[in-house]
Amino acid sequence: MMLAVGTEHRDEVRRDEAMSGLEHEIGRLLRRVRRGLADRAAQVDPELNATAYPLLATLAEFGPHRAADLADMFALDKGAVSRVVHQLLELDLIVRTPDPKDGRASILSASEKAMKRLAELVDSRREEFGALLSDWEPDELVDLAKGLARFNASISE
Amino acid sequence: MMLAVGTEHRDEVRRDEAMSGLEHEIGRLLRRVRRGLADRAAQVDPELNATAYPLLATLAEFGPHRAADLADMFALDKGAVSRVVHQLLELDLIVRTPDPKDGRASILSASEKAMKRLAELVDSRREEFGALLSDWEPDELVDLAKGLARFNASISE
DNA sequence: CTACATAGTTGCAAGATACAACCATGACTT
DNA sequence: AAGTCATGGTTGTATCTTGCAACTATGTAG
Repeated sequence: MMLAVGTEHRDEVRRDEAMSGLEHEIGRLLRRVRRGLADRAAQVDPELNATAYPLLATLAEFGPHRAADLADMFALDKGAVSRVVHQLLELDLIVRTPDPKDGRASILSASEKAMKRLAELVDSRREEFGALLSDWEPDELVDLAKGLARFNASISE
Repeated sequence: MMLAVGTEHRDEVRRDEAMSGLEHEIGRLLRRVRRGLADRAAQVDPELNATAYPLLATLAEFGPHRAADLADMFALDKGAVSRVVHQLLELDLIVRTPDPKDGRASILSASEKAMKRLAELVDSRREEFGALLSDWEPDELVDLAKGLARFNASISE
């Protein structure tokens, strides 16, 4: 019993340490990635900002969504999304069609142009990261992505 | 031989997919975390912004640095750092002493007050995340932190 | 001694976001 | 069917943060 309590306490401590470490690594990641994200956005189109890129990439990767969905996914204000959407429309990177099931909503999807641009980016991305991540096994990358996905899911309520 | 080539190609594809997935998760994380970061900054002091927190935390965790170092670490403009530093000085969260080796520079360190506040934050952090991450084993958290640490190391040159 | 680089500050402009007010549509109640 | 409330989306506004550039002061190299 004494031992059980001790074990639980150690677990608590380990949890705290792990969370603390996680926080630190996330902080580092955040800083590093911000610039890369902005660069990538600029590669799609020079006028695109760092926020617009993940948004567009989501549409390209997971198919059409409504603006409200995007706002929810990215924990972004409706207004902010609205403006980004207009920017993307202006650049012909997304297409907007009325939602047949809801007169208020529109369905947003990545345009052909966007798909092409994004596909081209895969190459530059591979080049960019390939070297840096050369000592990673694909499985290890997958595991990290999975871990992050689960983490994201956990902290999104 | 044919088989070997096929295997390699599959690996390449998996790498690309993994990197793409990783990128997406990182994007999500970025958006999600920013708010939490701002909250945490506010917990240290209501006037602090989301940028100031990681900066202060770095000083607390890794010891004194010069402003230019911080600008470099965070890929932030000199001016932006300068303003955050002044904000932190105003709030008595950091201490500035002249660099004995360079008359132009100052050494910044976290103040006692900051250390205390940050320590207190560990508790609120535990409360905040504890519930959300309750279904994570400590080991799993550790693994994710490790994975991120390795990833950060890889992409930091 | 002169030229050039670096640390840091500040003015300025641009960009992004949150908040709130607003309109149109839909859902639900009675 | 009318009325009420919720939801999708747009836009105006205020604020905040940042990058750029100019400037001062100090250090370094030829």
